[in-house]
Amino acid sequence: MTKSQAMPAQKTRIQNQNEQIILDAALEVFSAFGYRGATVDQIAIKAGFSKPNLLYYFRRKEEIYVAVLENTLEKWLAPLRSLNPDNDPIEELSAYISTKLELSWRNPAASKLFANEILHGAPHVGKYLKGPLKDLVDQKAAVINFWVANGKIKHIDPYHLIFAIWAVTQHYADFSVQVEALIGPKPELATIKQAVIQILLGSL
Amino acid sequence: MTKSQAMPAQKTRIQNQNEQIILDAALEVFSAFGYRGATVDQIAIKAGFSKPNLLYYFRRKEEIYVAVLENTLEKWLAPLRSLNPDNDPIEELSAYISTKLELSWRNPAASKLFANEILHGAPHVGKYLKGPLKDLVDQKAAVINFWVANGKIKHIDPYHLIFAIWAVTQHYADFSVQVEALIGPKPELATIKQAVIQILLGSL
DNA sequence: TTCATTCTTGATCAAATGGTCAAGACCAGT
DNA sequence: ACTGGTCTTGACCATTTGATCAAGAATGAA
Repeated sequence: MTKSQAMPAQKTRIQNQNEQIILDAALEVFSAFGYRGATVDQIAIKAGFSKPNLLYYFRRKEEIYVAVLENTLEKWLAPLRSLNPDNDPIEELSAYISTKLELSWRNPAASKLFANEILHGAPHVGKYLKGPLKDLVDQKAAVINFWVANGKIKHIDPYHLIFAIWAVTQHYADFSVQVEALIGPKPELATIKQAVIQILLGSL
Repeated sequence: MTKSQAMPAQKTRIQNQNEQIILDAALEVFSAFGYRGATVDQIAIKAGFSKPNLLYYFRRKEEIYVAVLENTLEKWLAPLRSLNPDNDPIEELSAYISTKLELSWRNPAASKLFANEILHGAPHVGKYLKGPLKDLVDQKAAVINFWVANGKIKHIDPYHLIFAIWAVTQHYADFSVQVEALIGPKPELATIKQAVIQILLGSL
């Protein structure tokens, strides 16, 4: 009896190593061209594999894509998770914005990949949005409402505040081409942080 | 001597009519699937034409795409153009946000098409960003700086304020799937307007 | 009606692309 | 060195898809 069909439960050293190389390459390619626009050949070349070899590790193009996406999601959500109701609201929200901005700034490919996925109707992560993401956001919205109820910040709709933070922070990664066309290349992250925090939290 | 090769300068009634039908269909398809993801067949079917007939009006897929994009750009920019330095800053900016939000809200396909184009490096409108768009934005940034200099609003970086307005307003169209997953379907536009204006302009 | 022009389409093509397969190379435990 | 499993690849296949073309149908000005 052979176990060849489904990949073995135990992963080889080479497997772990090569899968990571492939995922890194795939992130770049999917992010730059979208799911349909990316080709298995492109990913294979960027990763330094032959196409059949790449398809030995991931049997279908979609499997690579989903793996890359899942690989990104948790990292993407972590900052929101750390919003702490016991600290000063402005401090906490500023730190959140700052962290999120840096995350997008340093992982523009991941940001663009996610944006592209949502933009096209979230065909692969729809369940995730309505499940874990919604749970987390509901929880953190409650934290913001708690701050409002205790008079620590002015009244605000927590969901729209979170949306605004997401929108603005990701804008600098997703629309970097436009940003750079308008204010020149390589703007300072510190400058952006300051302006964004002022705009988004100035009303609190 | 025949003029068949390049399309005649004078457009037929049928040509104008059919080109518009095609552009409408193409907007939907390109917006939903991206440039590569969209197929000429899909556009043809949605427009009610045979594929060769569609390619009679637009010789290449890319030609359709560029036409759709150009068709959208001017409409997209108009609201910013009407920012008037002589009126009350908060009034003007509120009106701008409101108009932009409604525009995105009512033309989600156009918003997504544009987002997708920028996301992938603006291969077809790069020139436009650095040219006409930059000129307009520079001009309007000067207006905001004028308001600041006259003490009408608190000090703010005009470019980042404009980016924030764009990011947030388009977020509700581009990321509608995520928004609806988190706060339920069909949120009220009026509610969104109020929250967004408070968040973005509260610091001024 | 006439007829040149415009419009429409079935058939077809070439290239791109996701995916398969058999055969061989490599690796690790014995 | 032997051997079973893992890893790698050249060759190949089926489908999709952008694009062409010749031939026929509709249109409109005279």
